[in-house]
Amino acid sequence: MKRPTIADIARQAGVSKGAVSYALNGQPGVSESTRQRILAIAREIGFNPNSAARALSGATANAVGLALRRPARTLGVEPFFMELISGVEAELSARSYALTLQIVADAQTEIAVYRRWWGERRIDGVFLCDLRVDDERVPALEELNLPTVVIGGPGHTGRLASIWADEEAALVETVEYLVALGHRRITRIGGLPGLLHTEIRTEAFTEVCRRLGLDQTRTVPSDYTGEEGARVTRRLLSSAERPTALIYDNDVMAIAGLAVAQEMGLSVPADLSIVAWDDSPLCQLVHPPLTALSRDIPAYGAHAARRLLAAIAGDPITSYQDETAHLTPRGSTAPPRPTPPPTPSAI
Amino acid sequence: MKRPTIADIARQAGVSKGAVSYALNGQPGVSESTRQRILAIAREIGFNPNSAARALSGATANAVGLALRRPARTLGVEPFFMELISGVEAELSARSYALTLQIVADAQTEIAVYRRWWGERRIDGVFLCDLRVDDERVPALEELNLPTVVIGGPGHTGRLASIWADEEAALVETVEYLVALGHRRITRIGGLPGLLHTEIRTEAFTEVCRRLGLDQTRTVPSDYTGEEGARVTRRLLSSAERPTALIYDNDVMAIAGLAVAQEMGLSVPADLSIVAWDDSPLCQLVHPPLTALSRDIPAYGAHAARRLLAAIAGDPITSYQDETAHLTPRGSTAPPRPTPPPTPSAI
DNA sequence: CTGAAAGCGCTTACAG
DNA sequence: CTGAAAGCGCTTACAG
Repeated sequence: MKRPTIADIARQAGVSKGAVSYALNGQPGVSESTRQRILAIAREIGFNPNSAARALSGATANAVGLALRRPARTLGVEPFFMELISGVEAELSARSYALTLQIVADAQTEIAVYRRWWGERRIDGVFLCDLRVDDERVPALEELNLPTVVIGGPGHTGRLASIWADEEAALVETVEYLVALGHRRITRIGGLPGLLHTEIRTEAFTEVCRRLGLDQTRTVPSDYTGEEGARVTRRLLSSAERPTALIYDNDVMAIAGLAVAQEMGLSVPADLSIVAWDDSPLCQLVHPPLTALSRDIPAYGAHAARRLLAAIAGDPITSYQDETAHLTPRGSTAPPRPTPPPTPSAI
Repeated sequence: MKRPTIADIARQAGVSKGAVSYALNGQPGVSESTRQRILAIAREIGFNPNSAARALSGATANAVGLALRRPARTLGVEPFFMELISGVEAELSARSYALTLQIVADAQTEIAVYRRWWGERRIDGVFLCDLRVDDERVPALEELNLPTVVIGGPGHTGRLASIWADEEAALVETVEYLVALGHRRITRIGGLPGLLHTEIRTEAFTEVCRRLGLDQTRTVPSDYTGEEGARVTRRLLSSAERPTALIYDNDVMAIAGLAVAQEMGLSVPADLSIVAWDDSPLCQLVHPPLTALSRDIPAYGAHAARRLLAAIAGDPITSYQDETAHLTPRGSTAPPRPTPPPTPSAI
């Protein structure tokens, strides 16, 4: 049994295929009464427009692409992407757009995927994630003339549309809070170097520490994985002048850091305060619950999707600033234990 | 500048469009020398076949669909799906198949999505996740005649292909291990009731406990979320005869349970042993690291993808048993603390 | 407001 | 082994 086409509808309605097309797409060219008749028939016989035929006739593919360059195991534990994707999805499916997903190994493969998708007319636009400083994907996408929304910035996005958040403001709020609690020895465990938002945060951290006159602060690079977060934390907590507060660039590393503190017999928050960047439900599943920088990731994804659809529709390219993450204090931060007075033997 | 088509290649090569098509697709009908010439030209001018045109000519869509019915926040913290997807992806992209992803609210919407995708010829097949007992999606997909691989089973999959793992064997291994350690009061915190694998595990747990003569065991239903896992754990640990060992149906609940134990001043594993089902990297990021039921989820996804491609190719429908999860003992399990001898007043 | 027709870029019998 | 042609199911000017 063949699936119904507009020809079937046209035959049943006694009109031309063109009329059916106009009726189905809400175009002028048919009277309201025939439009209703046509729609009723379409519904009755379970008609779905063949997306290939539609795409071939110059219309859009009604799909957008998302290529992710992260190893499988990392992707799984990082709640960020699934939340982002679900926000993107909500917006896309409301407009009957499909999301095509691909996990890639490196930048060159990623660019090749974009080129192929676009060449095959499989998609109408793409999201660019994990923006890096001087990202080679940006000029490649510009050259392809492929509608794109960069999830990241500001800057380094060329002529592409972008959506970004103020990393600096969030970091300043966090550091000022820790300083207000009495912390001086604050270390930040940074995300993957080279990623734009990592670099922005690193610079902002250096800057705010200088402004506040803190001279025992620093950023230690890491890579967002729990394993590496644990390793770095173990090293930091083993040092002579160990920090009293740690800021982690994501929640997975923060959770790993908390476990290391427990493993080393340190009490959180009495001996060590911990702040997590990104506030997935994980932060509230550990004990003590983690103070975190929260923001609505699904909403971020939805905004990105809306801007990509606008870019596809030909709207002018813009850069959009999303909500700034705000500090949500929980049980992992407190004033540092007062330094014990020097023992006689130490004098 | 228009994107190149086979007509452009045909003109440059001085052959017909048909010849180009044969050459590109490795079909007989062109000599080896012209095939090479055509391929060289295609490469040179950066040709990509228009997937819409290809699909319209009766070929396949070269895409498969995956609809996920879980709330955004749950999806984000559950590492299982991202790992599954990355395994699926690896297999699909090796064969130039795209993955179309959609997050849906309920079963009816999900079925509607399948119907639309299939009607629009957007996909050649789908994965069915989170199989339930007497799942209404199964007959719907059978009726659509849409190539499907059910991720779950055995049973309840109708005439659809499926891939499943032996939940019972894994559960038996776990219970026997805990009993060998000396545990008698074992409680299992189950996943969402109604999901087939939840029900299979529940029945298997009852069965093995009966066989081993354990009469202080039970399953408490939950929903896979950390919040609910924490709530249930708090209640269990507050009861008079609290269990000495807990088996959680996923790792997120296990981690939440561990935090609750810590919050209530219980020592893991001395006062309480914990086993997590599914061994994502999260299990090793907490302290103590969790004993877990491990299996290779990306491999599971890859197998599922391979079977879906086979089903699309028209291979006979089969049910495939994947690797059984195996117990990976870590720091969260130990013999229970010996019960203190009854105090005189209790006699 | 409606109908007839061309065309999107492929694939695939069908002749030579 | 190769070429000319029909056809997939839509959309969209172009006539009436």
